[in-house]
Amino acid sequence: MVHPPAQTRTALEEATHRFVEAWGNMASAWGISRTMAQVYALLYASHEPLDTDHIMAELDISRGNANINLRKLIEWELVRKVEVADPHTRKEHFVAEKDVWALTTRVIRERSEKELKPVAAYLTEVGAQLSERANGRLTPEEDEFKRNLEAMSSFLRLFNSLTERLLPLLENRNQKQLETILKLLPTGKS
Amino acid sequence: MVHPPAQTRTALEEATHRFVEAWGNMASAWGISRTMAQVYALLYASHEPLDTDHIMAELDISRGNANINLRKLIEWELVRKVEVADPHTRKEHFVAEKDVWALTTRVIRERSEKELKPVAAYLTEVGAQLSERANGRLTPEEDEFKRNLEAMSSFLRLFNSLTERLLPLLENRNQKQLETILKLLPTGKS
DNA sequence: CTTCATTTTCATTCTGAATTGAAAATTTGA
DNA sequence: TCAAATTTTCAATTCAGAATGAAAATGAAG
Repeated sequence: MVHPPAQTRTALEEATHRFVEAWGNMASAWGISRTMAQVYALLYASHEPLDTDHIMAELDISRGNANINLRKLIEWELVRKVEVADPHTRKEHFVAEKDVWALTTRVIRERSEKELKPVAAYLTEVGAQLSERANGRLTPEEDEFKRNLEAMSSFLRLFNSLTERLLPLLENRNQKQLETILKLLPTGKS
Repeated sequence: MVHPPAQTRTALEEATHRFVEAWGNMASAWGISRTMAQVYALLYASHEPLDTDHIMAELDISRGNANINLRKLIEWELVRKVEVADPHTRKEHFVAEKDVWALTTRVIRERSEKELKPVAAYLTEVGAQLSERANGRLTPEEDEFKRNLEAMSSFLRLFNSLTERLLPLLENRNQKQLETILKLLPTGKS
C-alpha cells in the first residue's frame, strides 16, 4: 500500500496505522488470520463506515481477500453492513462491533467449543472402547492408561464448566461482578 | 509408518493410536504443532520411557523432527529425559508429565503472556502517543478512538487478572476450591 | 587418540493455508 | 430487457511454518 509518509499523517492516521499493525501481529495468537484481524482493526478505528475499496487500498489487499474476510467477520458478528445514504454509489459499507466484551466472549466461546468439548468427549470414548475391546478385563497397563484418560477428561470438563460460568458475566459486561469475583479468589499459593 | 493391521493390534495399542490421532488433530487449536502434540500423546500413553527411534517409527517422522519436538516439549517442561539402566545402548529415553493440570496451566500461561499482556500494553501506548502527537488537543474523532483503545486495554487487563488469579488454583490442583468457586458463580443471565 | 553410536543442526523440500485476480454471478436503475 | 456497478467465486499462485535427511557435532568406550 502507498501510505503517505509518516510525517504527513495526522496523529489519528498514525495511531490507526499502529493499531492495525498491532492487531495484525497478534492475530495468529488469537487463532484468526492476519488479514481478518487487520480488517477488523481498521473498521474498529474508523468512526464511519468503510466500503470494500477503501479497505483494499488501506490494507493493500485484493478484492477477493477483502471480501472473504469481511464475510467471515460478519459471520462472527464482529462486523455488520450498514446503509449509507449516498446517491452516487451502491457500494456496501461496513462498521465494526466496538464492544470488546463481545469480541472476547466470541473468541473464548469459539475456543471452548472447538478445543475443550470435543476433546473431553473423545477421551472418554477412547477409554470406553478400551474397556470394551478388552472385554472388561484390563491389564494393569491398560487400567493405568484408562485412568489417565479419565483424569484428563474430567479435568477438561471442570475447566470447561468454569469457562461456561464466566462467559455470561462477560457477555453481560458485568464488570462489577467480575471484580467482586476477582476479590474472592485467593492471591498467591493457596 | 508401518502399523500392524488394526485387527492384530492389542486393545491398548488401538487405544493409544486413537489417542495420538485425537491429540494431533486438536493441536493447532491449542497453538502447538501437530507433531509436538503427537509426541506428547505417545509418551503420555506409554507407561515406560521411549527413545527417539521408537518415537520416529511410531509416528513415522524424521529424526530431526523428533529431536526438535522433543526439545520443545522439554523446554515446556511437559517431557523429561530419564536414565534407563540398559547396558546395550546409550540412547536417551523420555517420559511425559502425566499431570493434566500442569499441562493446562502451561498452555494458559503461554497464551496469557503472548496474547493478553503485550496487547494491553501496546494499546495503552498507542493511545498515549496519540495524545502526545496531538499535543493534548484531541479532535472528537481522536478522543473517541482513544476512549475505545482504553476500553479495550482495561478490559484485557481485567480479563488477565482473572486468569492470573485462577492459574494458581490450577497449578496447585486445587479441585475442591475450584468447585467451590464454580458454585459461587451465578448460572444463566445475571 | 580413535572409533563408533548418538544427537543436533540447518539448507532444502514439502505442505497447507492465505491470497490473488479475473471471470462469473448478482443487483440495481433506466 | 439491457447495461453498468458491484459482489462473489475459485483455479492458480504465493507464502510461512513444518519436516526432511544428510552432514557436523558430541560424547562415551576402549
